[in-house]
Formats: sequence, structure tokens, C-alpha cells
Amino acid sequence: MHTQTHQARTKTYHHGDLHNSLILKGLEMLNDRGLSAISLREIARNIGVGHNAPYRHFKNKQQLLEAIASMGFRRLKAYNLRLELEYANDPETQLFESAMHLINMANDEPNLFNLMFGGNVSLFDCGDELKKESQASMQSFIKILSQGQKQDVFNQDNLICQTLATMSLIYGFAMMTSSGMLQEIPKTPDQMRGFTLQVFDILLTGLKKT
Amino acid sequence: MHTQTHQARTKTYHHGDLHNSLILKGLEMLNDRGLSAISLREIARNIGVGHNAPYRHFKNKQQLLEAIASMGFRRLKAYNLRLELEYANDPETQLFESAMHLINMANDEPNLFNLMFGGNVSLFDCGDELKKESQASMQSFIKILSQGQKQDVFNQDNLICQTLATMSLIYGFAMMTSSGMLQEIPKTPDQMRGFTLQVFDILLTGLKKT
DNA sequence: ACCTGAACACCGTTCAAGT
DNA sequence: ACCTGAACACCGTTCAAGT
Repeated sequence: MHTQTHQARTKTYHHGDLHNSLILKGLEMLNDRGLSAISLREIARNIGVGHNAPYRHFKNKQQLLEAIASMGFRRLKAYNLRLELEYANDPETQLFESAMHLINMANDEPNLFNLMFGGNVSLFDCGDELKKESQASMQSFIKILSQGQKQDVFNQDNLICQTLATMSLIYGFAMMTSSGMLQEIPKTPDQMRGFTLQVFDILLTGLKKT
Repeated sequence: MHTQTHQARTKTYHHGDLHNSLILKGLEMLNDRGLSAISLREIARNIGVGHNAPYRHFKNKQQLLEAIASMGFRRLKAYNLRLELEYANDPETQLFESAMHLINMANDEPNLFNLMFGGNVSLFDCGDELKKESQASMQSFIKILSQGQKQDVFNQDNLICQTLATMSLIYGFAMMTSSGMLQEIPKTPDQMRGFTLQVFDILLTGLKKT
């Protein structure tokens, strides 16, 4: 009953940190080859464990996918937290940079983006972890818009409706730019940014006009 | 070499209209059980043909999914065409009713909606049919907004940006209401409609203000 | 606890063959 | 042309067993 600090994090019996390895390798393979091309067995093979070792850490494949999606949401939250510090008292910039980040993610890691927002994991019927993380991303938008209302940057209309309009536009735009629905889409990051700014302006006008 | 009008549409050798049966049964099973739960073999079994009869009509499973998605886009187009006739010279109503229809679809047939917009078929790398249909839905929005600009219902800003903002908000909102991302979402159709109207107002303000 | 190998009931896809 | 059955190389998941 030593309080043996499990410092031998390298490898115990066989792996040591299989839980996280599965998530990371799963994400890597998801990004490389797409959702329909990855299998639990191949992830295990790539890590070098037996094909059912994963079942010690996840009840089934769906739960591993949920854990990958959760990580995606946690990353978004971490970035938004940085924005909150960097652009305190500037809700407009927070909103725009948060949008840019999501759009970049949708284009850099489209398969992760689609896993999170494309209905492949049901946010409705999923584990508590994923539920919490996906709700948190909505809270961060409510927070920004609420601050904007207090500072009179935005008008005083219904906060929830403003939040929904904002998130809808951002998520929808991210989806469209990454899905191939747009034939002629700006390619360079600078073009994309300028383009997003124009689209965003339409929303901001709606959020501001009294 | 009679011009035998294939009126014996019931069953020829074995089925007669396997192509469409596959699409319809595939959609039915997609709606009932979700993308990850359907298989080509089971669709064939449900129709009553051998497990590889589908390969006479589709190169692989992905192509059947594309055909189902195409049908979804064709339906949207047909509905938008009706709106164009019913609400001619009222681009605002056309836009809103088109949005309502997509939102209803996302909630009534979430699996079809996700197939079309959730990255499970790549609109970027797909057959010409699906490419054409998905592009057409963008054209219909451009048309409505262009008409609105001519009638001075909307302002004269960049048409493409207005289109993107509009589609982004509509698709994003549809996605959010159907994905379970919103905890407390209006349940009855009337509540949903009122809610959408408020969100839509923010966009319309942005499209109108000069 | 954590991992393994064998086993089960499925897949998608291909191929040679039947009408 | 359109369909079938057998075959191949995979899956996800479960279970009894090993350290």
C-alpha cells in the first residue's frame, strides 16, 4: 500500500498509457484517412497492442470516437480562453478570432471537425464528458456576447438568439468552406481571412443595429 | 427490336427497378438506424436480392450513399422551386421559408441531413451528379438574394458574401438544432418557427442596413 | 488490472458462373 | 444485361485464459 507515484509512466506491463495513446493515434489516423477508413483493430495494431486491448479503456468504438471529439472540443475551449485574456474588453475581436480559429480547424482537420459537428457522434446521446465539453463551447459564446451587450458594443436583443445566430453563422461557414460546397473558395490564409471578415460584417451589423 | 415500352415495371428477371429501390430502401434504413448501422448487404437483403446485386448499379457503397445524398439535394431544389413560384417578388419570405424547410428536414431526417452536410460524402471528390445538385442549392440562394438586391429589399453589398452569410446561418442553425448541441430547444413546430424567426431577423438586419 | 489468442457473426468487394 | 453463390480479407465484440 505504498503511495507509489506511478512515475514509471513509460511502460508498465505493456504500454502504460494506452488510454491516451488510443485517442492520439485515433485522431492521427482519423485526420489521415477519414472516419470510414479507421478501425479499432488497426489503431491497436499501429500502437502495437492486441486487437482487443482497447476494450479495457473504451466500452466500444463509439466511445473512443467520443473521446476524440471531446479532445477537439477541449482544444477549442483552450483557444477561446486564450482569446479571452488576449482581447479582454474587445468582444468583437474575440468573436472574430474564435470564428477564424474554427474555420482554420475545419480546413486543417476536416475529419475531426466533421466528427465533432457532423452527427457521427450524437451530442444528444453520448457520455457526460462529451456532453459537458460541447455545452461549454456554447457557454463561451454566451459569455462574449453578454459582455458585448454590457459594453454596448452589441444591442440589447435576446441574448440566446444572438448566440444562436453567431454560432450558426460561424459553424455553418466553417462547414461550407471545408466541405467542398464552395467551388471557388479563397485558398491562401490571407484570402480566407479577408473573406471571412466580409461575411462576419453582415452578422455584426445585425448584432449592433438598434 | 420492338420499341417495347418497359411497362412491365413490376419485375423483370428479378426486380426491374433495383437502382431506385436501393436508393429508397437505403434512405429508409439510413433514417431508421443511422449511417454507421446500415450495410449494402442488409439493404440488399431487405429488398430481397443477392448481396452483390447492388454492384450492377453502384460501383461501391460510397456511390449508393452519394446517390441518396443527391436525392436529398434534389428534394431541396424542388421545394425551393415551389417557394419561388408561391412567393415571387418576396425574397425575404423565400429565404425564411427555405430556411424553415431545411431546419425541419434536419430535425425530421437528421441522418440524411448529416449525410448531405456532415462530410460523410465528400462534395469535393464525388460523382458529377452530386456535384451538380449540391452546387444548384447555392445557385438558388444567389438567385433569391440577387432578386432582393434588385428590388432594394437588401442592400447592394457583395452578393457572394451575402449568399455565404445566409447559407452559413441557415445550415449552421439547422445543424445545431438537430445535433443535440442545444440543451433547451423549442420542441413544437410553432415554437421552432418563432425561434427561427428571431434568429433570422439578425441576419436580415445585416442584409438590409445600408 | 491489464493484456492475449481464439472464436463468432458480420462486413465490402471480387470472381466465375448461371438465366 | 442482370442476378447468384462461393471466396477473401477484413471488421467489432466477446470470452476464457495468461502475467
